[in-house]
Amino acid sequence: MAAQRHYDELARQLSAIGAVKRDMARILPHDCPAGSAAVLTLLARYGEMRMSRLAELLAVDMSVTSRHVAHVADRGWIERRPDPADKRSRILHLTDEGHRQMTELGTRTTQLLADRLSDWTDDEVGQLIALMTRLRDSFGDCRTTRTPA
Amino acid sequence: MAAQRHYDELARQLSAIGAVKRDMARILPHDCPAGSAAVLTLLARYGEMRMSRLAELLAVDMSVTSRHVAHVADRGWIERRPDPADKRSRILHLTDEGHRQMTELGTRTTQLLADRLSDWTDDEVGQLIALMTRLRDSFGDCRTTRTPA
DNA sequence: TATTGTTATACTCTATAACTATA
DNA sequence: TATAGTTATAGAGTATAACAATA
Repeated sequence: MAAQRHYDELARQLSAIGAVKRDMARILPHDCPAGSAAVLTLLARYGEMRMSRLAELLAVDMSVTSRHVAHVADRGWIERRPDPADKRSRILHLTDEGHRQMTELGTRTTQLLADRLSDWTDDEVGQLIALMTRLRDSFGDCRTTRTPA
Repeated sequence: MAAQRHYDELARQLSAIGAVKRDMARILPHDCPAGSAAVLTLLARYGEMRMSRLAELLAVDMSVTSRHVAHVADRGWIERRPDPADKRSRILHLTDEGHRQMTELGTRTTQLLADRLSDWTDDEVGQLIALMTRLRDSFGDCRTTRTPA
């Protein structure tokens, strides 16, 4: 249990971290906004999956997922195959074009972070990742409203 | 210098942290969106300041700052006084109503974080804050475009 | 009836550019 | 000329609700 002062400061850091995200978004190709890049990244890492699983990993509503997926499908980076086990569902997987796009995205991201985090050790980056991961876990599945305003 | 695998993972965590921010935004009063809350929080912590300084702390463009400030000023939470030293500038400061609103925001934020982070120690929260602060420092002032897409 | 996914709509946040006023 | 701040506009991201198809 932490002090209120720490809570306020954490809230502020969360608010300000958006600037970092926007800086990273600037290096993306013009036809591949952050939402599309996130879809490609998750499919590349975890392999084919259905919409609902992707929405869970993206931590957004499935309606939002549907829009992002439509965008990357329109560009030929993924395919939506019918799920033989459930005709309501669709199985998403990267195309060859999608893999090429991922390679491009990975190169750009690595270049940017290597520049910005040049004085960070591997261990320090790992600590930050671990704490951010735990933070997300502590908040659970935030897509479902819990405390209406 | 960290490995590419860590870079990819950090990029992913930054992308997913938005769910935490949205969860926190849900507890705000209906007429006080996240942008307004950020303005009030910074003025409460650092005291009166001009627009340009606030934009720097918010880590957004001054045009965005201007909009947020207009919103909170319309509700009587802050006042914009002329700067005697520079007639182009305006000095922002919280009103009594603004202080009351801040108390309300602080209460809600603390309640939410005390619930979500009940199993975090004070030191752990401090570590996360320190690493996020350093991350922002490493990215510098991201409001100015550096690498056009 | 419940679930998977899509679409329409509305709202928040953001940056760019054009503009006014002052330094 | 340069800077502080405002406003208009456009774009990305998100959630809610209504809907269609299937379980």
